[in-house]
Amino acid sequence: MSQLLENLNEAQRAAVVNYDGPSLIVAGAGSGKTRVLTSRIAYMLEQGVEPWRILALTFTNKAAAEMRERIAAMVSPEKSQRLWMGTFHSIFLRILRVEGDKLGYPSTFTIYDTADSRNLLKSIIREMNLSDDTYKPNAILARISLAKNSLVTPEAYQANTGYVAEDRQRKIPEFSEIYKAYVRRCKENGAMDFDDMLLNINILFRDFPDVLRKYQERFAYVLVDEYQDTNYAQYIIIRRLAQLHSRVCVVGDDAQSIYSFRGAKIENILRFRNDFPTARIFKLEQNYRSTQTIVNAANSVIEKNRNRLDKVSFSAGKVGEKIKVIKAYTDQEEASMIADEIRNRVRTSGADWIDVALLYRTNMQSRVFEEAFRRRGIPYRIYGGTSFYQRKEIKDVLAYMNLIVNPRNDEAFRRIVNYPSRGIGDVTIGRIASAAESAKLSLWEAVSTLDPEVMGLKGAAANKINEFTKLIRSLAEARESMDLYEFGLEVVTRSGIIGSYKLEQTPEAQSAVENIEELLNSMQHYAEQVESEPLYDPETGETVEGATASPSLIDWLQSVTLLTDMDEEEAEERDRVTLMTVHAAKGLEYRYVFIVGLEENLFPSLMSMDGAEGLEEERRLFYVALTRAKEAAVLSFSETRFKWGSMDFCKPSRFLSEIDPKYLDAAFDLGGEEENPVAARLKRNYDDHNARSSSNDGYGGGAIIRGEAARRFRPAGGQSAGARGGSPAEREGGSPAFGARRSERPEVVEPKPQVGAGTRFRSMGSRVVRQEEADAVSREAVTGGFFVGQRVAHASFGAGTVLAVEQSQGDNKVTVQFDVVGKKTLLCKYAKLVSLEGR
DNA sequence: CGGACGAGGATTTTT
DNA sequence: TCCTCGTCCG
Repeated sequence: MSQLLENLNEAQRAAVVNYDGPSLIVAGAGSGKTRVLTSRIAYMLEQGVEPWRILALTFTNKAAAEMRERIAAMVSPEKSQRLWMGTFHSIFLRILRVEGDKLGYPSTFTIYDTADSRNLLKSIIREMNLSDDTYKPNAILARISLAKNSLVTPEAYQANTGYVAEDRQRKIPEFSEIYKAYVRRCKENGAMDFDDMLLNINILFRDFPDVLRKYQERFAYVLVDEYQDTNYAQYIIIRRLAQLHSRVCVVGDDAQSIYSFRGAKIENILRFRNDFPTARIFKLEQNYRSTQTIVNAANSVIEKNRNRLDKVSFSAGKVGEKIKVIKAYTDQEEASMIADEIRNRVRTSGADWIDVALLYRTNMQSRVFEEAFRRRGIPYRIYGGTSFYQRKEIKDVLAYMNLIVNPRNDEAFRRIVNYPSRGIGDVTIGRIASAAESAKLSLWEAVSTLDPEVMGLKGAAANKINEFTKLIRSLAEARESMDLYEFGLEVVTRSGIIGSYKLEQTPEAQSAVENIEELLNSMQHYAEQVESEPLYDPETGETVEGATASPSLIDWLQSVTLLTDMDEEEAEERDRVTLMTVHAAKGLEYRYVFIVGLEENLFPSLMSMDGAEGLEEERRLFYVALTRAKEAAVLSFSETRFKWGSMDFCKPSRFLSEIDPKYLDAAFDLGGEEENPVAARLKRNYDDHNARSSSNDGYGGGAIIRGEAARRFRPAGGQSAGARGGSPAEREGGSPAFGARRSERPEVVEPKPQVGAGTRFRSMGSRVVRQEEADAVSREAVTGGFFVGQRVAHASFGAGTVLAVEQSQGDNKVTVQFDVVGKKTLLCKYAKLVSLEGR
């Protein structure tokens, strides 16, 4: 027997060995999913399957990299290297780079991230003379995204009377026009957004059967990880690719489907059998991660969901301790109690900080915990916030490079033409834009080919534009003659970006410079990596003799846009408590898990509660949270909570009472069916008070927010885009294995964007500052806070010296003489001072 | 063009 | 509450 099979249990082994037909591997939490998937691929390789015939799709770069590494160790790095393994986006990007010209895209097309898309959308809305009050860019973007994910093109959208009627009813009748304009502009700019990569692959496969055939033949085996998170577009791609051989293997856990707000459809995994009636189903039901208590408790909750695959999850491990439930009266107190609990636990169990994770439903909740940890000197790290590649300084540098690679990229042009400031104002840009439009050129093409006078530019404006043009041209030349890193250096210096930050002399500017340096390092790193690898012919997987790929700017740029902060490598593995959202915790495990804020309307979230589906997803989210714990879990809730400046009274989450009480250690009533009498009375008083004051001031208290948040797009009808044939990508018949069968069922594929969904931007470099802060403050806690004469730094005031420290009930006041801005008195609580001592 | 100031918005977010 | 964005001045 192959060594690969030795350490697998019966079910796992069956899932590994039977690779020659359609398979559904239902992998419960902690059941060794990754192990099975990697073993299966390794086993296939061992059995003589050529690596380039295997397509393995994941959702994160991290997952792909991890699998590749494991397979390299199991079989050989060479074979592992030649697998087509990566995220949906990176794999299909690779294909689109080759085939994109058939759809009218340059091979150097740019990828727009969410921020780019939103900016473009904003300008479209403005140009159409629509108010961005009614046409909220984020909401529009989300709706476009869901339309694309459902393979509904603008034309299909407009042809669909249901959608159009819905938009009229929603008072956004121009939506389809915006959608149309957005798609057109992206194409003119030679750009694709994230969703386009999936949509365009579908269009490609639909309109070019020979191309589809080529990839169907190449990918004799298709594997998909986290199948429960696939959306409609991804589902159709998989179906198409697998049509020829039907050797498709999907792995996932319906109980962990938590991304429906991004278009993921749990139905894909629930009904896999409908698409592939001959599929074998392998259930991995033994949980190797958690104690029996945790697994059973999690089961007792998830059982309340109706939309599930039939599966039992069990642990053969220790029974373990009961799940402790902590009640607090305020969110502040919750944070203190949890922080104490964490400290005690680490102390008594001999665990490290890194063994502890704190999970919450919303990022907002992290703040109080940060403060509590800081006060106690508990080191922590926060996941989330602005990812590295979203930072302003990074996006600016990338925009220079993007413009050089793709001269049609107007968004990049607009971003950098006057950054750093070179005196090119709106008027000038407006003139260029109108000249460009009438000449049917992109902004850069206009500027670099048209006579300035033709564009109505003279004098200073013409000179400045000329300077800019020369700059970009010479940078483009630099790219030809230099290696990647040198070119990068050239860009950041000649553009003046580094110079302008160096002038600023603030901590943020310093951090920006460091981030840019980091970016250049990553270019260097990338180049070295590419040069060290042999060149493979993707068609045959053969090594091209004596050749290595040359690191290209476009490849680097594209790989960079597909990275997220989850992919960031930990700079130093340090011993810290991890704080993150439950979503971010998926796939991770910790000895001790603390799930906080278990209150109605927070977890489960108010926003997802307008239907049974929403509640079920929240429940799955809770399931994910609980099953992250290996040894013990602690849950907490508070009876009151500050939300946006005012206090809210909260009921304990229904999930608490849904856990079978025999697994709980709670010294009080969890609410359950009845109301907590004290909280109820308090709430009545509070509501009365609010009602009175709001009728006076005419603002209606929190109702404005509630009303807004509660408003949702409703589906146009019961039918899906695919089923109704609204999508041009879906007109074909399909094989007997899928096709008709699929469309029978009324799917829920409506475009359902969330109001206000979108990327949150935290302040620039926030994470960097925060980490330093955490360190600094741990030290302080030991020395007992700030002291006179201490050198400190403030995010906006810069460096200074502490003149006085004043203690008044929890709020430490510090007077600081700042080197640049003078004397200020600050509340420690808000000022986020960083100690500069002892560095 | 940059700073100041006020309004408005604030789930989750693999790419 | 706290952050970001847009606008309005100097």
